[in-house]
Amino acid sequence: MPELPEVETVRQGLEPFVRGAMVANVSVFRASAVRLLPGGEREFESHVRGAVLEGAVRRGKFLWMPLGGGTDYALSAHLGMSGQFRVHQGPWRDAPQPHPHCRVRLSLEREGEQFTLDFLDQRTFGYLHAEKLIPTPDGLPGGRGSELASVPLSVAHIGRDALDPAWEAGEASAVWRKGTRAIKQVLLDQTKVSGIGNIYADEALWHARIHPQQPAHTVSRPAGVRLFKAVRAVMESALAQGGTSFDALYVNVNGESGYFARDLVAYGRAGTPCGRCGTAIVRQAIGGRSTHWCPRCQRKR
DNA sequence: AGTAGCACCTGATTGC
DNA sequence: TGCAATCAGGTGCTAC
Repeated sequence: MPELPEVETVRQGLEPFVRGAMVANVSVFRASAVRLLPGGEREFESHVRGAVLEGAVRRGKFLWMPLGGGTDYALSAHLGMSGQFRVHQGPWRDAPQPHPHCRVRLSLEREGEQFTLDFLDQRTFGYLHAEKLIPTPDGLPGGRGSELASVPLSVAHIGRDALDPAWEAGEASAVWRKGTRAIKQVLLDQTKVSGIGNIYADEALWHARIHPQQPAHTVSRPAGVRLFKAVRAVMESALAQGGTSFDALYVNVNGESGYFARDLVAYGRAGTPCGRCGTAIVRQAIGGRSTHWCPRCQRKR
């Protein structure tokens, strides 16, 4: 469930804790949490132990913390479906017993002050990674939270962030209005635009009054611009409320839920009246993902 | 090149 | 009551 607003909430929560903090110890409780590294947990630990975290950066749903000390590496993370970072302040010896879903625990230290950062992930689609930072091809900053024009290797193919302030509506929507796929599938394609997941795709399409199944290349230019603006508005509003929480699977670094679920108008509302016209919201799989829309307000052209 | 489909994994929910 | 099947989520890989 973590999409852009949730991941950004986590990034903002992480930032003040990790900036300038040294990783004194690393415990990997589940090796597959670092599965993208050929050297496994040993490789992960060798890069991360002793390193100083320089901040928290995000592009789309990808997070990373550049490692200081003249290296060009970062501790990168993807929350997958259920990943969480949780901070415990205070001496390491007072940290709670790791939760059963805790995959990795980092013991951090800054100016003599100790705290603990846990990576939890019930469904294990998420991961932590230690990887090289490479220059962005366009020379623009790699993500929110840093002016550095670099991204981790695994983020190199990821498209621009949906809330990238330097991305204009015409330019973005031109990228989306291509191909034969349903427009919803394009919104979910992280190489075309990053940060949109199943929830906010449905919400944005409802606000823009576009049928999720409409082939991308048939979306008009004004509709494309409308969609871009809807994506921004929905995500900014969700971010302001700390994201969307249905259950305990998404919480911030302090374990608190977000409040945007009560503002959802399409996602998860099958059978309930559309907030604009009263017609029942329908639900059907598109590209294998459950999709919700108003059959009256959102017509295929 | 662009698109489609499946594997990855766990826990909650539904169906028999 | 118990067990099995289904579903949900995002991404990366393979195959067309």
